Amino acid sequence: MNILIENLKNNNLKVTPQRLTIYNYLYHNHIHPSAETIYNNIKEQNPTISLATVYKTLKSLKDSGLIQEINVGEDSFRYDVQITPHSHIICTKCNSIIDYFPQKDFINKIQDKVSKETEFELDSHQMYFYGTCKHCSKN
Amino acid sequence: MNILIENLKNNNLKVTPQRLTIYNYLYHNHIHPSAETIYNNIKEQNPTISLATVYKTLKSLKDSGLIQEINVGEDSFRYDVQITPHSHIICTKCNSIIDYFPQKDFINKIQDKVSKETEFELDSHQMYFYGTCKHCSKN
DNA sequence: GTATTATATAAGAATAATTATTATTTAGTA
DNA sequence: TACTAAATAATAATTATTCTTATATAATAC
Repeated sequence: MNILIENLKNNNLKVTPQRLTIYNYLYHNHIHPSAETIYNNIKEQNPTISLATVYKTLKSLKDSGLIQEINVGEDSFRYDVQITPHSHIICTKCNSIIDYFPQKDFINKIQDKVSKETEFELDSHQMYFYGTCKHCSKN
Repeated sequence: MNILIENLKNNNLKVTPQRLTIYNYLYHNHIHPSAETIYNNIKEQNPTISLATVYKTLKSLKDSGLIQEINVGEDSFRYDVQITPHSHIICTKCNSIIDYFPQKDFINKIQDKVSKETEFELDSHQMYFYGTCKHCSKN
């Protein structure tokens, strides 16, 4: 069975065309789109969809842990189908966002250290790096 | 001279009562408040101030580098008078945010590594850790 | 100390992102 | 195939933030 359908079912989410379209879009476009961007890109193939449905669907997917919401400092959220722990590198020129997967033990070491020093029970983190991507550096 | 006034003057910001009130509030309350929180806490001593002025003042202070805007994943920004590079630890129970200052060479090492592997010219980063604070763990 | 000028403020309107409401439709199950 | 709970569409409402404009004020020159 399609992995997307399987994931939805495993999380007790009904498999609707809208949901599948949005999830599928995220699955194949790792550009960390905003709700607006997703809406603009899927409405051609799904002309009756509303932006509210996009938001609602993203919330469902997020609550089930199938996607994550990230917040790089813009005025809107971005969405990422990638849910294994990783960092985001943001180009402040073209606003593109790429994934970066640090070594696991590297992250654990940091988290343990912070946890010990702050007496927090830590369970997740977000790491954002800001700069200029290779392409923008050239121009 | 008062360090706050000095800082404003050094950045060509006129020293107005409203500005001083907001900057002073941040200077003495390291709770990483939102614009709304700041507004609510200063309007007693400054009853004619408007929320728009708070936003505008925060923008001026931020643009001058006197404060930083942080983004922990909520729907609004938080503000921090602390401008030396540091991380934020967020309690997901009580939403409190504390500062954490990692060792400088530690951060540099990460940033260099990421920069090399992603071919980005990096110039800043934000690191957020999420978990439960000591106080909330007890309850 | 006072006038000048550029900048800041106050008030409220405007905008943009997101959420809520409600009637209708539909997916999953019996 | 019918039933039921959940999802969708349309739109209204809400919230965070920015814009507009008239007025007020801080910094500077006189």
